[in-house]
Amino acid sequence: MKATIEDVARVAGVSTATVSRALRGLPSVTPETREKVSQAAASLDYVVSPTASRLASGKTSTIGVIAPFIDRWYFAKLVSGIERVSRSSGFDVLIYSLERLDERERLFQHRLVKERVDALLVCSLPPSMDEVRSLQQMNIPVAVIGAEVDECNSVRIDDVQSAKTATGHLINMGHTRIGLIAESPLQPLSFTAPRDRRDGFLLAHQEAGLNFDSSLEAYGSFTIESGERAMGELLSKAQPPTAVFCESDEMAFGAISAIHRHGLRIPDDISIVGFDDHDLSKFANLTTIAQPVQLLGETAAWILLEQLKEPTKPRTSTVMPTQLIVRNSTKRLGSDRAGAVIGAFGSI
Amino acid sequence: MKATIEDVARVAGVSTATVSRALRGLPSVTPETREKVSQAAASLDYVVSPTASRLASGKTSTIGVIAPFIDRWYFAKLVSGIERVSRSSGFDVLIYSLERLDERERLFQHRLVKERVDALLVCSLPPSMDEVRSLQQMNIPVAVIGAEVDECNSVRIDDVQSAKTATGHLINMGHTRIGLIAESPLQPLSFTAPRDRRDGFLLAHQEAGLNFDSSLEAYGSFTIESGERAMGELLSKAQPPTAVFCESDEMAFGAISAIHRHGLRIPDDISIVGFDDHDLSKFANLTTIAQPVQLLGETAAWILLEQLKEPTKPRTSTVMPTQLIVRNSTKRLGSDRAGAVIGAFGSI
DNA sequence: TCAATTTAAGCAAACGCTTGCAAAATTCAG
DNA sequence: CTGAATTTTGCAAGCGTTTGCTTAAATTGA
Repeated sequence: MKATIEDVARVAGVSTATVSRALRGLPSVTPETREKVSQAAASLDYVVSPTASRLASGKTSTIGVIAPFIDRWYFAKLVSGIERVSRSSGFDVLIYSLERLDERERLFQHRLVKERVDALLVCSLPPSMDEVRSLQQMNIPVAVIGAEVDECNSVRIDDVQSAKTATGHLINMGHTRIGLIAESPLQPLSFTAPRDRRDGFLLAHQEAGLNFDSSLEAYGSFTIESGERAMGELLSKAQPPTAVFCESDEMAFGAISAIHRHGLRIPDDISIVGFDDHDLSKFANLTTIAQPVQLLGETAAWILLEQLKEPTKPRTSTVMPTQLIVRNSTKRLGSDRAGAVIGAFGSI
Repeated sequence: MKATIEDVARVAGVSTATVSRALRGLPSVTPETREKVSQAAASLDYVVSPTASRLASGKTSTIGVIAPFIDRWYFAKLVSGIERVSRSSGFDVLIYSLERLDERERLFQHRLVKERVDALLVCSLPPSMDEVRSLQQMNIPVAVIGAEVDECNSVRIDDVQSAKTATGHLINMGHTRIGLIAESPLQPLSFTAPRDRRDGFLLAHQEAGLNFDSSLEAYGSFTIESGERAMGELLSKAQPPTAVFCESDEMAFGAISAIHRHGLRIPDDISIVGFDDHDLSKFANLTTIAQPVQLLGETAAWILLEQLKEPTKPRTSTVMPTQLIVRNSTKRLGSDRAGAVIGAFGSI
């Protein structure tokens, strides 16, 4: 029923070795032979068995993606970018949505992974040094997205600088009591981006000679709900902030919701700046830091593919630019706002 | 360096056949032997090579997911559900994000797919009869999510009924000029859900003895932007609708934005109902139809896994329940609204 | 024209597992 | 106890490629 390489060889009148080489475009094949083989393959509707090919060659033509929450905006975008460039290079992409680190460790160490993928893309949660070593031993290239890791390729943004810019924007607008909605330090997963963003936030204060009142820090977990809760806490303070920097747009959405629930208005009573430039942020009129998420994924995949083609390629560390997008969720402290906001998402 | 089944066999003092059977928990192995083998395997840090196993057995332990836009909320949630249950059964999941149908057809027909996956999950875009046949011939089970397809498993919601309920809600509130933001009939991909939702919308009118003014229909493409554009058109009519049903929450978000941009208020001037119950809808205070997206994915994966275990299992067609969630984006026509809306997302 | 190179093609041994069938060991019935 | 039935194990033939090595053919240089 299904044609094998032997069938092709027979029809083309050559050996299977030649078929294999011809079909893969290897150099040592005459144009005529190659043509003959192609014809034979086409006539038999032949397609190589990736499985057999994998066993024989040890290459899987697959790249693995490890990401914590693939249903979240950020990770979904990332995966989408990765998938696009991988597939266009003929690579399959295998998704590992691992929330628990022990699962990941198991995956890495038992070289389970070596049998399945040629290269690995790790999103946001940087691998430990042990894990990196383990991967190196198996000789599988790794790229980390959203974090910098020794001896790994990395593709990321400058979270410190970006957060500093965002906070600076608030400071420039005259705000001095600025709240921070950050990732909870209690949560078990050790993302580095939130930490960096917090650092940037503090740095902006420092450089402006401002003192950060640490009671103005509240914690969330990068979800809308948690952002709402955190903002609730901030609003219940004796002296609430006049502006808030949220480490993600989704938390910002929650914060906005809480603010309205408290009968306050944005940006009249409180300014908000987020981080990510979520698809909805434009419509929510949220001032934010835009990061090219899909592009991060595409770039990381591309780097890995290059490295597979040419194993001697040196590791790279790419930092992509971000951009402060000023919309209508922030205003100069004390200034009157000129009329009603046009183009706002909300106010249902 | 890495242990093979032969190493285990040697250490355990049995044949490779026995190791294979023991490790896979097949019945014809004594408990003692099994134990011996397990010990040996553990001591060698052995793990089977999926590749070799695939070649020998013809099973890939992988399920493929074909989805058009994996970075969209709906599909990301779906994939997340699929991934969870697949992985917990030891199956890998391979993502095919195919926007173009010809790519998909190629994938199906050249039995490329047979070599890669044991079963296939097709999201939203129902396969053609040719494609189904092709898959059947290769003997690979298929489940379709979000559409009903002959001779395939399907997991979906009742789009007609749900849309009818949503529209009915508007009608019950006294609205008679109801707009529809539907998927453009021009776009090349033939989703069935939008069509069904439109049917439900019309049906509700019909059953209420209402006439639908077809000039109140505008088109989008399930994105926020397109929803905004569509709503813009509706608002520019001489006599705009007093309520609008959007075929997705994301288009509803766009519509909301457009309405505010026009200086109108929701629900005072216009009522909006969406479809999906997007993560943000609760915060946007959007009345909508909730569908259990992640559960759809989980169920579909589960069905497929069952069918792989027991190939004689009959095909199933599952319809999951949806629910109208009334929030603050709809109100009775002509009634005064009691005070300001609490908990709204927007009004930045 | 002929040896020396270079290039193209073929041989056959992996790759690491699964599985049908046969053999051995065990259990059972009488 | 013994032969039959049953259970457990082993043998070895695949599964469909790739690739190192060898051989044959073509090209080159003198």
